[in-house]
Amino acid sequence: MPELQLQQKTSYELIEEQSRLNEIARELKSAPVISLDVEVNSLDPHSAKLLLFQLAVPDKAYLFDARHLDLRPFQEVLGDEKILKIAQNAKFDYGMLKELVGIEIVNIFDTMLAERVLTCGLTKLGDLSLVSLSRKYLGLELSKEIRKTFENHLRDFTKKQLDYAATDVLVLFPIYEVQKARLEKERLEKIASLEFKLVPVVSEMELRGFLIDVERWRRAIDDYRRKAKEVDQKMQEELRPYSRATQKDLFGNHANVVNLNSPSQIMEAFRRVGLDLPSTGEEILARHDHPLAKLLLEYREYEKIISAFGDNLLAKINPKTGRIHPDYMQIGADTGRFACSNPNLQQIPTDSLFRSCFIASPDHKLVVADYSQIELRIMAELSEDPVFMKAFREDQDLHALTASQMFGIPLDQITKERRFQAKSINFGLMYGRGAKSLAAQLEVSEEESRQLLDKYFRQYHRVKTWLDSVAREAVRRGDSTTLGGRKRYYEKVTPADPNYERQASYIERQGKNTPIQGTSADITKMALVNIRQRIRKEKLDAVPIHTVHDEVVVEARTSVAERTAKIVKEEMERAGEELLKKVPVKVEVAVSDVWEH
DNA sequence: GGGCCGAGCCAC
DNA sequence: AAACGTGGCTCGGCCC
Repeated sequence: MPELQLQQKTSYELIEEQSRLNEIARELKSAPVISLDVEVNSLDPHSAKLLLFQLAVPDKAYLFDARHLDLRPFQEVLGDEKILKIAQNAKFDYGMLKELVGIEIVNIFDTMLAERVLTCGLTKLGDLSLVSLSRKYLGLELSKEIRKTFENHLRDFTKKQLDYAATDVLVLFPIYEVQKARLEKERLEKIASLEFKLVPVVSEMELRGFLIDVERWRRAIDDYRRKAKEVDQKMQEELRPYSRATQKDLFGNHANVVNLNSPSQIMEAFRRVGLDLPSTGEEILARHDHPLAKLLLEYREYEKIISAFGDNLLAKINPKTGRIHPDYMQIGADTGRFACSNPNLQQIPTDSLFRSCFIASPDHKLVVADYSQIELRIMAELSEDPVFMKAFREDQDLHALTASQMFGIPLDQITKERRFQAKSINFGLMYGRGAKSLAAQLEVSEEESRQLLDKYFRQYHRVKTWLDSVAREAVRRGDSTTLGGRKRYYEKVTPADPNYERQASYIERQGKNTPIQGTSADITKMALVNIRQRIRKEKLDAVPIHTVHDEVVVEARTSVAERTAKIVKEEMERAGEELLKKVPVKVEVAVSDVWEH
């Protein structure tokens, strides 16, 4: 079989004439399935040049010299809902074709996403490359060396380059065939289909990017820089008497005694002062009522923001667009959640000092919408706990209600502390949290913490049985499932394994959390797909530009912002109600000039 | 000078 | 330091 593929891969045609391109564009309209790929001289669609565009049917590849040809005739084929388009990491090709040609692909099968869906939890991201997939499914060793040579775009393409380009599209067919069968066998077609429909949303999210108020951001960071410096100097002075190092620099300034960013140096310096710590983590420092511990915590708070978000964020502004264009990894987490990087806009501090620096384009507004307590609602739905379900149906303050029922106190007499304890349990349970760790957070004894959990489970009996059941099943079956039909697989563990207890309890915690977190991801993804569809149907000037797990940010022209907000709310709730039948879904939406709720 | 890792910490 | 799920980023510190 691999030999046969090798034979087939060399069947290609290089097209340099527009008339021939037009002819093929007409012919391909009757093809049920095609594969596609692009070769470009840059990964940034805003500055890249399209060099080669590849299309294929199972036995032949067409290589179009994109430097000299008008690819727009392919709009009809690529935009045809009846023709399936196979691509590896389709987000990339979609973005390039949209930005550089103005073509939008519909009906996508992405071999990379398919593989991620099929092996979720078992594979590393590197295993998703076309090289890995070809090896796994075809026993074929691809070489990616040639790709780099596409940078020189003035010369004729070499035979090696053309072979490479043809192979890249031809291998997609046999890979697709096997993946398709496996998706059906594992009942993963539905979730894979959702992921495929999400590709254009994610690609457009990256293309559009987010506008930053640079001056405002600089002021916020400078403010933190000043504060950090003050604390740093204070600490150096406090620690200097205990240090042997007393050097001064050329200007007579004292050298720093300790690098506050180095945990090992901190540990050593603190020990000399008589502050002997097992670690310099936040928890430990907070527990010690020592002025130096307090100062260090303050320093870390400032330093973290400065280093992680300061100039580095501004450095990510694209010179061509003046905006931030992060990379969204569509199935970044094994639960199905997105991941975001370069920069990770999913970890911008919630403080409005920072979020308000993310702004709408001129003449635009931001529609910011998020689900209210979606994960707890999912836990209520999945566990079918009657008390939990009733609380959501009556739109009650769930944490206060939990406290009221646990402690037998009327709702209006719940103290902040009681509510906090109840809230900690509500959230903690979704992570598989135990009595010991709960005791640490609540600063009570392990025995008291155990009693709190007992009280909780007496009220929410079904929550306990559900959690125990999914935990057990995760270990026994080796997978977890979400309401959207997503699966997460776990490495097999056996009682014979010396680490069995530790591994099994880890899988148990993941088994409790994955159906909840994963279903939340399913819902947000369904919403994003439907929001885009509605926006296009009504021809609104609006586009999703960001998502943070249970939150969606859409940039809309001011004139249609209110209408967009209505659609976003409707579609998010509809997506939620598609999967949650026993519990209502609540979405809060705001229209604003900046990223805030 | 680059790659890797753990510590620490931001988000949900 | 470990304790409760999912990520990414920066740093120091180590390696080659």
